[in-house]
Amino acid sequence: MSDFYDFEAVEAKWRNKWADENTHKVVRDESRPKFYLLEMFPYPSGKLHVGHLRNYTIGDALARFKTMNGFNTLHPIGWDAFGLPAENAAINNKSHPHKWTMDNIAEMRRQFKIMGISYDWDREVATCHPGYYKWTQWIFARMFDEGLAYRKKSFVNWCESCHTVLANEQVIDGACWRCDTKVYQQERDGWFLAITRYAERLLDALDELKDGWPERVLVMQKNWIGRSVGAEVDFPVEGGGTIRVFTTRPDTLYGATFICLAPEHPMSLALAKGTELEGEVETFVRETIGEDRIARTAEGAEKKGAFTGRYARNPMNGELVPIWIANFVLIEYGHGAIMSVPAHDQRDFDFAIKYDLLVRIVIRNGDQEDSSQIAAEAMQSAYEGDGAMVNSGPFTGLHNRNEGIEKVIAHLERNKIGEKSVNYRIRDWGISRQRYWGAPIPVVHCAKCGPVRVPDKDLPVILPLDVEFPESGKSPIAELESFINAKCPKCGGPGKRETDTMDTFMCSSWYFARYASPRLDTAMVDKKDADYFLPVDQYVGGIEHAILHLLYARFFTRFLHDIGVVPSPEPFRRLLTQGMVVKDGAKMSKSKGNVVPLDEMAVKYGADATRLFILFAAPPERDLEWNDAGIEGASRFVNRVHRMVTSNIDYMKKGGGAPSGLEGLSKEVADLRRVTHKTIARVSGDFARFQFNTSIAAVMEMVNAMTSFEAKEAQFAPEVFREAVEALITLLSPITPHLSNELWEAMGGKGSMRTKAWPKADADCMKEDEILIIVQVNGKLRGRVTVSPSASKEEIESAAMNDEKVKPHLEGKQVKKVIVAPGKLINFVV
RNA sequence: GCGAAAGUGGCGGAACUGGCAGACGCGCUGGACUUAGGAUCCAGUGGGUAACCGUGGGGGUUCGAGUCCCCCCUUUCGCACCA
Repeated sequence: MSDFYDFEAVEAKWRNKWADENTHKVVRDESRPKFYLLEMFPYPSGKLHVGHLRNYTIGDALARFKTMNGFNTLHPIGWDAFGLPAENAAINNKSHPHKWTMDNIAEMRRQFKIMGISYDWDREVATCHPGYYKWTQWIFARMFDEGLAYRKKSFVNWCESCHTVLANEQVIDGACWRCDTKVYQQERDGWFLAITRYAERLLDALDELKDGWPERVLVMQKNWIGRSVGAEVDFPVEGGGTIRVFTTRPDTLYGATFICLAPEHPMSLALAKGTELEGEVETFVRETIGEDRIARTAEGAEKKGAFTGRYARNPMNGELVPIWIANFVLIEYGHGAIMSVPAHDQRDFDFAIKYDLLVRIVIRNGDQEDSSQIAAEAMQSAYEGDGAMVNSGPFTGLHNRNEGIEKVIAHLERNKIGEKSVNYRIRDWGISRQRYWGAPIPVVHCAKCGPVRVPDKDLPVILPLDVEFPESGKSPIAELESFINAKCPKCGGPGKRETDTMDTFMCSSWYFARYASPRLDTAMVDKKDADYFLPVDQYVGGIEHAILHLLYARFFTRFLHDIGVVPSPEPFRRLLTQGMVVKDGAKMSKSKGNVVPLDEMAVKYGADATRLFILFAAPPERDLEWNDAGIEGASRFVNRVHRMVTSNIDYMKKGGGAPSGLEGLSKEVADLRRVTHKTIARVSGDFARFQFNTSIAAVMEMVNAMTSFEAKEAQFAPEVFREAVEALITLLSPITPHLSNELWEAMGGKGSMRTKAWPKADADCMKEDEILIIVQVNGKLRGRVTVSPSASKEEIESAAMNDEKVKPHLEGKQVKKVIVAPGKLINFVV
């Protein structure tokens, strides 16, 4: 067939043209408003499949839409190019991570171009490039100077399979986020970033993101940061020393009948030393620390403890309370020690029952009658609710929540036995990775000066590429003399370079800022570029980064804002989290073996049809079920549009300019014009709300209307038909850019679709000369009548009553009430 | 256990502030054009012979409920001894 749409040739033509003319290049232009649209950059793992593509298709449609609406749209792409898969793949294939990564980037870049994504390729960055990681190191150096980057020995999460340490955020259900191997605890030296110092601000600022971020991401971050308000209290130990605890319930202090230490607590062993319990305690501590800590501290795990034989004094009532060691107490939260209030905390209650410890009620349970009389022995479970304080010395009688907490804290502070305090669940971010393919941590260890950071002028510390992978599985640079040996930057003496590399999440915590000045060698980002382009106006990515990447990026941005590098304390004004692409009931992924390769789709149906289907099949936030038959429909639609437009090219040239309004048009022509402008209005609204699926449905309806018009009336109104065609391909162009540009050119249109103004709906062209009124009797649909838009209530009523379908339902009945929803509906109540 | 989101035809999904449930697409049925059709076009397509019944189930508010309120069920996701 001669009007067959040769998408292969057409898409190649435009792809080449855009590449040759560098069409999507963006430059700073203060005279125009900017819009920064960004999709989360990919890890270059090989080939793209349609599961990956969703993110970029959504982003591209939005970017093109914004550009057509007059914005100077920054839409860049780059590569999260450091990381373990490259290293593992390289080891398995006797290749090099650098080569593996670069090959993958080349392949994925080609695929992005095939799909017609409108990136400014001049701004491409790769985190493994020295010109990029120089600035990752530079940020580390700034944090080092501020004391935010520090070294400590601690228990860390170790993944045996990845052969490296993981941050808490990277441990999902006790397993490695990347390879799902069970993580265990190991004591190690490593570098940490003090994200906890930003905890409060990161938490508070979530409020400002309410309008632009999905609620659930905000909730997840809030829970992760985990702010608890309470008090620190000192319990003096009989025989010397004090134990400090954190509690959110200072109102229950009088009920604290024992104390529990984490096994790792420095006093755990010391307390029992020299007593007859020493052996027992030591065994318990050793065994507990040796257990899997994730399992041991999981809810539902059996509570176990050992008595130290020693006592502390409750600072409120002077009572002696036994000191225990308990397996469920976390060393890294608060002070690694808790005061136990069995009557009002279920965990403490369970523990007290098991070891027969004293339970004392200090909060009255208002739900129970006269609960002060209930003996503690009769309790079935702890009462964790609020109520009046009892058995609490001078505080007895106060309501715990309304007054008690505050007054007890005041008492603690007055007597210097404690103070108000806020604790966070979030821990400092461990960034040392014992692997090769990452940005070197720019530090030299000197015997005299300790760890010294590399001066800015010596950055970047280059990751050597000429390396061998040792059999041991260790990092090649861990034993590479030429890399390790370095002079101490401070004293000039012999030093050893840090051989751990940075967590790749550091590289991705600031890349969005680098796009503003991607090639600048004298600064992380140019001030003017940053002020103009930043922050990101719309970020698009997967929900799986709700905590990891999005929290780290917020932390980095806040820090960079503090030191005056970026203009905004928050990186992403608005966030769209797109759903997964699912096939055969599982997320599309290489490991599940259910991927639909992108190249296959591009060859069989073309980029436009693939893009169209991805956007049409589901709203962006929901999961998308891949369906091979569905893309056939998209392809059919693309062909249909092409055929309809190209077969009417000569005819459309006949008309003059479009008339104004609907005056003097035949009913059919006026109807077409109404459809055109209503569709413009619908699609504009839907795009603004990211409802691509319904915008496409609206456009399809318009095409249906145009097809029946074409069959009947087209001969008489070339200008109105042409207007419809122009609107059609313009509205479609963010979704099917190749097709739209091709048709625009074919019909003699001037300039590129990319910069063509988004059409405006004209109210004069949407005016109805009759409106449909739904007629109900007792709320049930009984008929439809059409009336003039100016019809009065009475006119509508009589038209409705006289409708043949309605009449039988009113016959012999008395109308009690008539409800009229203007322009829509009339309901008779009988 | 806590928190959030979601449950609508054979399927993906529409229905913005309560007002024609099922737009649009897929699939299916019939027809046209054809040597042929897995191309294209036309018609039909929630269930029921009908009155009617239908948005996970049960109550409620309302002239009117997929939409609002209460209770319950299912699924998905997140959190889960953080004192």
